[in-house]
Amino acid sequence: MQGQNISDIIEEYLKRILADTHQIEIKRSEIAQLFNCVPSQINYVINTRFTIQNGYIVRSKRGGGGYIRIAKVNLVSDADVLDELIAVIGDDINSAQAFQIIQSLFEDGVLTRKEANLVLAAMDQRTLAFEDKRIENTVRARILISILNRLKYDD
Amino acid sequence: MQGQNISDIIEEYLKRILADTHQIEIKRSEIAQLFNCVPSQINYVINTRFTIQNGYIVRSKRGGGGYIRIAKVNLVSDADVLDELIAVIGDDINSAQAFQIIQSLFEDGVLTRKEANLVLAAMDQRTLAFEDKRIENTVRARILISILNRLKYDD
DNA sequence: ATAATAATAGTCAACATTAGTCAAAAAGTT
DNA sequence: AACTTTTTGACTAATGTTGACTATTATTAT
Repeated sequence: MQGQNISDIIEEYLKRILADTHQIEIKRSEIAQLFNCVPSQINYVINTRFTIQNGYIVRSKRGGGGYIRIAKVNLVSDADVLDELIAVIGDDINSAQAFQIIQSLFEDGVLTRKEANLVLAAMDQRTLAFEDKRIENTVRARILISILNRLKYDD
Repeated sequence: MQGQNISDIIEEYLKRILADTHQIEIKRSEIAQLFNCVPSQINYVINTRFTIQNGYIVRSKRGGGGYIRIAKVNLVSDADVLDELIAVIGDDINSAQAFQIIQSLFEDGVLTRKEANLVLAAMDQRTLAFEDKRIENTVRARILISILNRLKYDD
């Protein structure tokens, strides 16, 4: 019952395919035409919904026969991906990005739903609301990295 | 029977729908138009009448296709106990006290071992690492309260 | 080989479309 | 009168859409 905008619809379309195949290769202009939007909207969808935080790796090629390839990756089982993720987090991370990472961990089965919800509660915007936004994002990054480390070494 | 002000009427309208469906998704401007009030009045109604204390959680999205989603949640049986804990915590709590609370919740079976460890990782001294101890304890209190609030309902 | 041309995808900023915040004004209560 | 709650609207923030311009790669012509 959600998703009245084109971006959500394109996202859903791509993820439905990815549920089966783990990887897809598209032509930007074809997808744009299919959904009756400008080609750059495909970039917007990819940049907001198919990031490494979401558990996706995207590669593309321009020129004749160009393509955009989207692959679903498993976050914690793949050490390289995890390192990349930690690098992306760096010293600060906002609420939306943290949410995406936790959701990815849930989808990969690393966290149960309840575990994910508790972690999200700890990092929520309202929870960490500081005078200074930068401090909020810094603390969130520290919490998230602490959680990821905890998950690495397991109980 | 409530008073006749607009806020009460909007509240009643939304809660009547929620009695059937468990969750609704509205467009702020549409509801405002329906009741002939300014959009921000919808925020007022939500903030005063659809809080977690009342058993509701609210999520929203801005931009094209934006929405406000209100869900009725089932409060768990020990929700009032959690409320008491929240009252005791107040504005700040140190690391040791927080540990004791989490341990109690583990012993009572409210949290699994893994859940408890994740929560502790989020609130750990090294994780929060503030220069000012008072600020650290304030942040820890906010995190712990947020988690306790989350524990008041399932999924 | 090299240069020109065609065929792709990427970037960025302006504009559009929502919801959120905050504080003053108005209305209601005690 | 003093205090609380509700109403209002100007301003802010977040998200989505569009198109002109740029960058890269492949193909074709010289």
